[in-house]
Amino acid sequence: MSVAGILHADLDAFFASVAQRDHPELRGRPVAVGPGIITAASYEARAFGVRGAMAEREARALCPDLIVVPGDFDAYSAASKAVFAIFEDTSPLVEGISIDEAFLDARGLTRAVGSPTEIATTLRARVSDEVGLSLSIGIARTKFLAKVASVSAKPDGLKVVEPDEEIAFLHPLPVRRMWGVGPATETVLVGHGIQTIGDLATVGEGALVALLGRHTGRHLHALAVGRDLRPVEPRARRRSFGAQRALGRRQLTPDQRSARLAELVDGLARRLRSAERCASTVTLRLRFGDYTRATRSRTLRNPTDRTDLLVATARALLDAAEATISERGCTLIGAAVSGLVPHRPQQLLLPFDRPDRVALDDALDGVRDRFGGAAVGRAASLAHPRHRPMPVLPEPVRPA
DNA sequence: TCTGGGGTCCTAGGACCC
DNA sequence: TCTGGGGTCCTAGGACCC
Repeated sequence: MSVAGILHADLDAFFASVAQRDHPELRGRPVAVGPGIITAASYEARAFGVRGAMAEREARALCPDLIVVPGDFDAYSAASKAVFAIFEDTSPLVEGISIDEAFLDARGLTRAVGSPTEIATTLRARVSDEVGLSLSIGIARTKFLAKVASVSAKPDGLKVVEPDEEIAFLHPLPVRRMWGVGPATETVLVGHGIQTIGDLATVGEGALVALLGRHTGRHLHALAVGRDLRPVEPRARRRSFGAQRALGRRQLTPDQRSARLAELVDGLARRLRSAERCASTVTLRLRFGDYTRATRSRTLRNPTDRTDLLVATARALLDAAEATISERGCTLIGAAVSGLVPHRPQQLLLPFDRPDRVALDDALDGVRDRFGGAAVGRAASLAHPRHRPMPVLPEPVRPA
């Protein structure tokens, strides 16, 4: 049972590698994808200290010969699809994490296909031959250990952590290597003398819960002692769509902001329609001149994919925030739609015109099975005798 | 180092219902 | 009529990941 059979497969420097694959003159040279902010750096560029999320100017200061190329999302998307097709061809249990990484469960394939190490070796060769990209793989007993192992495997490598090596592998690592420990949590931990994953294990679950809250405390403690029961499973459907634009230094007028927001929300509405989903919640996202952030959200009575309703809701949220914006300035504007349900769930409510209690509960159970608990709340409120007809436009935003 | 864009998940308080 | 507990939803914010 407890064998090292979970693979974490991660393409190396994905965006930069695609650029080098498609443009041979870039091979062997320091390449970064930009412009403005570096989103990926080739290993040649990393040797100079160039990293993702770095300003291009800083990257050029570190590496004067750096070649900055624009992103090519069609190429990334095609490469990702080709690699995932190889993953799916290898194991029935594939869990995509992002465009360039996935977990695969290789347990139970030993007799038919080979050992996890053999499977990983074949996978790396196929991705190299068929897609022209280098893939690193970590293999371990759990997802977390496999993920940490793949970082050690990079670039273009394979790292197996056998069960009896786990503690020796894991405990010397700094807490920042934990999946789920970012800058804020690292500051808290290091401030209490907790430097390594081994320290996390020895300090105990109770102390971590007191420091970080119930969920995070328990989670990090379990991972630090090698306990991670999460299975490899295909991803659930996406839960939101979002879009945002940084505005830079220039200050827009309220009308310009409103127009910019409408463009963003229009794009989200199009994406909703092409995905055949409706959204019930609209969130306005703002960043102010002092880099503080705020969100404002509103939940509609009825999920929708209509541009006019979504835009009107977002605009109402923006209008209510104008006072704060005029005080502090606005450097980013964004919007997201969430509470996604399949296309036009309102049709489910047609039998509810005069619901008796039992029929209503049965119908709501059906809604719950198909769309989850959030949909039940909305269906119930719509089916309730006191439900008011859906307004043409959303209600005005309540004063803050 | 003056900070892009797309996501996920968790927490906590208040409202509301049973 | 008063009181309390439990559950769910909404909103806002925060942290994290790629």
